[in-house]
Amino acid sequence: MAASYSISALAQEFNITTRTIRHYEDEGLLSPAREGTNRIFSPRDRVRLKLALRGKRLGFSLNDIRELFELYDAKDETTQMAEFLARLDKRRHALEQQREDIDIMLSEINFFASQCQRTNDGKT
Amino acid sequence: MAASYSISALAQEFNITTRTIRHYEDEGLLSPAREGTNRIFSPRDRVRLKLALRGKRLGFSLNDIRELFELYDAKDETTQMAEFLARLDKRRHALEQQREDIDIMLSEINFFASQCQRTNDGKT
DNA sequence: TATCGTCTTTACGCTAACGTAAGCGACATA
DNA sequence: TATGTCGCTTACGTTAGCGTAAAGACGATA
Repeated sequence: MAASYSISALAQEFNITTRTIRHYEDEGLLSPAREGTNRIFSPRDRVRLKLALRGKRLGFSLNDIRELFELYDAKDETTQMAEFLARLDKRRHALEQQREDIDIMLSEINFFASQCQRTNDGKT
Repeated sequence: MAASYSISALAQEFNITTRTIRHYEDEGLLSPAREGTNRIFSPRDRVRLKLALRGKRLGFSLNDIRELFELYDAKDETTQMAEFLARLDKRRHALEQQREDIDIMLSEINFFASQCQRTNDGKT
């Protein structure tokens, strides 16, 4: 049978609080099964959480993330698919812009760092 | 003589509101000159704004950005320099993590997109 | 039986990053 | 002189993303 996870197990694994996980459920990002009142997370829930956290690191709002999940779930219905693809394309553009930003910042950082090192060497 | 910019000129150029620019001044990211009560922005201010917006796109807080500006301004004082370099290194790590996230998401997007295209082709 | 430890819900609190009036000054144009 | 455009300040409002009690249920252990 498939693995399952408690709320605290996931919290620990991803280094977040249980509050965060419950909040994500409230926002419709997760919908764990229940055993009585207790939440039981499936591997699928785990993947969703992972994706959500990745999205968050990239600056997406919980709303954005939820919408993408919903579209992905409904992507079989042809009507939705066009929109899904359009959204993906928007995301792609945003991500590529972000890559550019990162590359610029990284090269600036490297430039500053080497500049500082030199100054430092001069003084030692 | 060097160029100067009005608040609305910068707002228009970067597609933000004047409110945002004033807010950034309140937060210590910008310190434009004044002509009477009116703000006069120098090329240096413009660069700072650009950097700030880039930082924001990457998910840095205005506070983070201000601190980096301050450290950079004071980077000659040797004491500060070590800290500046340490911060740069932190940023670098964060940015590299972000790059990884982006690459993963981009490849996932590409996978989904091609998958959808195929399904779509099948139906047409 | 008392006390942990882990889970639950409800609900108010808080910060960041602006939005959005409200009310006023300065200047140009009709 | 009125109307419009651009700028200013002060200040309350708003949203997102949780933090943080508070109070209780349940199983395990001493």
